[in-house]
This record gives sequence, structure tokens and C-alpha cells, in this order.
Amino acid sequence: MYYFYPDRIFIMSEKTTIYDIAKELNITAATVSRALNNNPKISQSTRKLVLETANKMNYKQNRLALALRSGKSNNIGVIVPRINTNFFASVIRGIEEELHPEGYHVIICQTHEDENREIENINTLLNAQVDGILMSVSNLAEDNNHYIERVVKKNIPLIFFDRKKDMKDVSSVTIDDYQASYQTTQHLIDQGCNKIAFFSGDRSLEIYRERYRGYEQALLDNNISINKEYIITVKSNVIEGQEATEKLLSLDNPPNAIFSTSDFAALGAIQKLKENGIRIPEDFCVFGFGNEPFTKFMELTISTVDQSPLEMGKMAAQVFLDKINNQNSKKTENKVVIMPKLLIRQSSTRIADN
Amino acid sequence: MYYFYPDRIFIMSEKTTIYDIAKELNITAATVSRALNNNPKISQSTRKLVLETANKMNYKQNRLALALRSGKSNNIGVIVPRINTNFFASVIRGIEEELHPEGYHVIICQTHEDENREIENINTLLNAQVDGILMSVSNLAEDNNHYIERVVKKNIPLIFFDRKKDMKDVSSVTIDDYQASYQTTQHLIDQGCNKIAFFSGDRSLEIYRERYRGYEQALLDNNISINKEYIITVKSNVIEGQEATEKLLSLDNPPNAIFSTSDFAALGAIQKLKENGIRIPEDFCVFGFGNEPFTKFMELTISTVDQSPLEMGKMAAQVFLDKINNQNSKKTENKVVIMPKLLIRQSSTRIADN
DNA sequence: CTGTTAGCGCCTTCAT
DNA sequence: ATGAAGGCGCTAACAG
Repeated sequence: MYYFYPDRIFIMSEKTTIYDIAKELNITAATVSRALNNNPKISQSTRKLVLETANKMNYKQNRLALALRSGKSNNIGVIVPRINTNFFASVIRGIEEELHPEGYHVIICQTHEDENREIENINTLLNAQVDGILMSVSNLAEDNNHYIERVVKKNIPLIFFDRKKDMKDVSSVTIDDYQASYQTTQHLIDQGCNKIAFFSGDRSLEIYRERYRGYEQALLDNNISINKEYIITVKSNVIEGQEATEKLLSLDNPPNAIFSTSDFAALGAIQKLKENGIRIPEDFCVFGFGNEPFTKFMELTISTVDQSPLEMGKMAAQVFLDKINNQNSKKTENKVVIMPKLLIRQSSTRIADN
Repeated sequence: MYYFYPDRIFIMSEKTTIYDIAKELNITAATVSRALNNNPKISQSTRKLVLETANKMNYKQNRLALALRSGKSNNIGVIVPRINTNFFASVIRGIEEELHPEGYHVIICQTHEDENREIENINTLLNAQVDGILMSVSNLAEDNNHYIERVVKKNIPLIFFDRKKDMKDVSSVTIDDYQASYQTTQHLIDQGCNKIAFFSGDRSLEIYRERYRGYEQALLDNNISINKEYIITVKSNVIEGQEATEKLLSLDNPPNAIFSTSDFAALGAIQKLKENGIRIPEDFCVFGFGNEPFTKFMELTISTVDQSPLEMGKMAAQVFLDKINNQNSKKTENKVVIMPKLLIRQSSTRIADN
């Protein structure tokens, strides 16, 4: 059966509501709504009729109205320091891939490492009535969690990924940074390196504390004493890697390996080492962190730790879905830890590992 | 003056509406609304009172209600093939940076180069009542624009960036691909290369047609005949770059330069050339496209074309804002063309250019 | 099975 | 300057 409403075509191209359909069929909007929502209490015939007419009139549900009524916006907010790095872009991609099929939209916000923008972003997202917030924190201060607690109080699922804070009732998805760091250090030791420098990130962030802990423990377990001069805090960029390496090479007792918790700093290190005629990996091993795409494109491929960002995004999304769907899991915190993958490449391979 | 409502603290922490404020002050919600929105017809005293009380009760405007009423969601949709590449991530970053201060949220959708997902995404975004759509098209078919036209018909601003289609009433922001390509080819000729191969992308996309056109014209203008064997269509990855290069090297009359419209393919080319003991740039020049971060990290830095993705995102956002704010510009199409920047690095530099 | 009613939170005429 | 009323589009409770 076909319906033609030639004289109403223009109106239809504007926007159709369930009232328009109801009027067309001489029924009530409620009935239309029921038909559209597969409510069981409705006859097959009217359902069919409504569906066909809706289709004919090009009806599209207004999700804003639905959102207002249900209190659910079907949007979730993602807060990251920045989007244009491989890591965060991949996490977001993972989140998006997991949530889109479930009907959620992802709203992204960047903090640029500014804690005020982080607070601002949270407020905006709460304001926008998001159904959940997934974030990688930028605010390093331990004591200023007030604005984050507001999210928890509102009973809105909050999930940290990668850069987390330790908070009650907040779930998180991270990799096992301690393990990653321990294994890397052990690997370097296995390669014959006994003087291993460590490029740390800002240790007010838990991930960097964990990485340091892994490094330290591996040294201890191998009876290698810790040399404070080998431990340098660097930002994640090439220049700081170069500078730190320069500092190391000028020591009376320079190291013979660098474990950099940043791929970019590792690259800077390699450049500086080559400049000084030091052979890699024969004289000196270098290990990065993050599996930035360029690490495998280099002439000398760089060993690094893969953080499975896509997987991390998907896991974070799943934790969110679990919280939304299971009332009982809503209150409990859920700490997912992903195992890191060591990618052992040329910059650290003197001896075949396996 | 301060207000304390100790017995209502719990209720306040739930959610405050303008009705709650009205009740508190024994006035009407309409008045509260007016006070909050700086409506002139209201006394200073009540405005002050309302503002203070709203603050005290931790009132936050429900943007969903506002959206439903006004028909404006304050969300805009961004559709890209994928998010985890430097180019698209940077464009999105630009869009976000420009639109966030204006109170807009960015909803991102990925097509994975699948035209069905593109259609799906557009429907979802329209459904979600976005105020505008910014997209880089994946659907290559010239004839299937029906679903895009629906956006235009609904009078929702639509702006293409980078990968555009030529459509009436649709604005776009692109770089001048023809110029980029012409200049690059000219540069290679200036370096003494007279047999320049061309790695093209899929020429159903306008950007790749334009790049080919620039290449062709530059050759013609220099009286260099076009050799069909030198023109190879490759996907944007390392492997295809290697394969194409292998093919070129096996020719009776191999080229002495490659202009690759993909940085990844350019990298593959360089690897393959080195493998064959060909010196770059002495024997052979290579030029990429896109300014992927790795191009400047290589031992041999790769010449490439910068597409100003951040700028492109910002421009696209500005075109959108202009359309929203100026009724008269809403109908007219606005084609912004950004000048590309040639980054001449080691892989193509025999002779100093300037 | 279907209709009636009401309300999600906000803003904006229309009165007063 | 403020109040009253209605509606954005949808669904759920309550009647029949």
C-alpha cells in the first residue's frame, strides 16, 4: 500500500513530528510514539501504518526532545590534554568506535594541560547534560579534586584513562606502567647495559611515578645501584631529549643506555648520540615509550612501549557502558589495567631476545 | 547579603531549575529567566537577587531544554575519514579551538572511507539537531549527493574541508592543491630533475585531480613531455610507496625524482631507493605531501607540502560562524583557499633555492 | 489496544 | 517591571 500526499510535500521537507503523523492517520501522538518505539501494546496494523507513514513523511525523531524528557542526552564527554597526538587521537578513535554503535555521540574537549580549562570543560559538559565523562587528567594538584567530585556526586559515570587520579568511585583504564618500565629496564640490563639513564616525565602524574618505580625496582633486583645523576625530568619533545643527553654525556661517568618515557625525547637522544659519534646499539642502547608512528620509520628503528591506545579507548567506553547498563556496577569502581607491549627494535638490540 | 538554606542543601545538590529559584524568591520563573538572560525589562534589585540566589543554589542552565525550545543544539558535527592521523586530528583541533569559545561543542564522526557510514553519520547528526556540519568527504561517487543535499535543504550550514565536492550552496576550505603541486614540480625541475614520477591518490577525489593538474602543467610549461609510465596511483601508505618505486626502477628509462602526494608513500620510496644504493638527493630527489611529523625526524629529512591543518580547521569554523551569524551570508557559498607551504628539506635539495 | 493528560526546563508573547 | 500561559517534541502513567 502506498500513500501519496503531493500537496504536502513542501511541508514534509521541513520537519515532521509525531503530531503530523498522528493527524495524517487520525490517531493520537501517543499511539504514534508507541508504534515507533515497538511498544507491545499496539496492533500490528496500526504499527505498520505508522511506520509506513513516518517513512513516507520522512519523519526523524527529535533527539533533543527525547533528551529533555528522559534526562539522557546520549552524548558523552571526552577530555584530553590535546587531540593531535597519535596517542590521544587513537584513544578517542577507540571510544568513538565503541560508543557510536550504541547511539552515543562523543564530545571532545581539550585542556592544553591547563587545569582551569579542565574545570571549565567539566562544567560545560555537565551543563550540556552528558551521560558520562571519560578523561585523561591534566590537573596535577592532589588536593584540588573538588570539581571532579561534583561529577561523581551527580551520579554521572566518570572514567579516567591513562592519566588517572586515585579517587573513590571513579573507574579507570590504564596500562601497567610499572610493568612496562620494569620489563624495559630488565631488557636493557639483559643487553649488557649497566648504566641506564632514565628520562622521566612530571612525577606529579601517577603514570610517571609508576614508571619510575618500575625502573628503580628492576635496578635493585639486579643489584645495580641508582645514580641520581642519571635521572632527568624532561618534557615530551625532541629538544629536551637532546639537552638531557648532552648533560649525560658530559658526566664523569656517563651512562651506556637511556630509557626515555617519551618517544620524542628518545629521538632527541639518538640524534645527540649520533652527533657525538656514539654507535647505537653497539655502544649505547635507547628505549622509548609510546610507540609513536615515527619510531618504526626511522633509519634506526626505535624500541618503544606500545600503550594500545585504541584498545584503551575501547575499554574505557566499555566500562562506561557497563556503568550505564548495570545499576549495581554504577557505584563500584572498576580499574582496568592493560598489559603493555614491549616493541624491541634496533635501537636496543645487541642480543637476540628470544 | 548572604542566604543560607541549611535544610535544603541536599535538594540543591541535585539540580536546580528556574522554578526552584522562583519559589525561593516568591517570584515567577519568567522573571528569573529574564534576570538570568539580561533582559532589559527588569529591575536592578530583582536581577541582583536572582543572580545571587542562582549562584547560591548552584543553578546551571539546562541546555537541553534550551535546545529543544530554540531548536539550536549548540553542537556541530564533524565528519572525517578517521581521526588518528596528524592531518585530521589537527583540523579537528583547529575547529574545536575556534568553536569552543563560542559555546559550541564538536561531535566527531568517522567514516573509515565508507560511504554508507558517511550517509549514516549525516543522518545521525541531523537527527541530533546539530547546528552545522563540517566534513571531509569519503564518498567518491559524483552522482550520489542526495543525502548531502538534504543538509542544504534543511538550511543547516555545511562546510567541506580538504576533500570537497563541488556543490551549489556549500562552502569549502581547501588548500590550493594545484599550486602546491605546480610549485613542487617546478622545484624538482629546478633541482635538475627532468624525469619526475608522480604518485597520485584516487583521482575521483578533487584534491588528487588538482594535484595531478599542477604536476602536468608544470611539466608542460617546462617543455617536458609526460611519461604515462611515471604516473602511478598509490594508497597513502609505506608499502605501496615501496612497490611503486620498485616498479619505477625496473623501467627501461627510470625517473630521477618522485613527487609523492602522500608522505607515507614518499617514505616507502626513500627506503626502496636506499636499498638499491641510490643516493638521495644526489642521484634522485623525493618530495612528499602533508608534512606528517615523521618527515622532519628522519635521518634524511623529507621535503613535503604543509597543508596547514590547524589553520584549515579554524577557517572552516569561521565560515560556519559567519553563516550562523549573518543571515545574508547563509545562502551564499564561501570558498576559502589556503596557500600551501613548500617545506624544502634534504630529500630534494641539491641546489640552494633562495 | 488507544486516547487523555501531564511534564521534562526553558523562553517569549500577551496581559497587567 | 512582573505574572500567566503556552509550546518546543516526546513519552509514560492512567483511563478507558
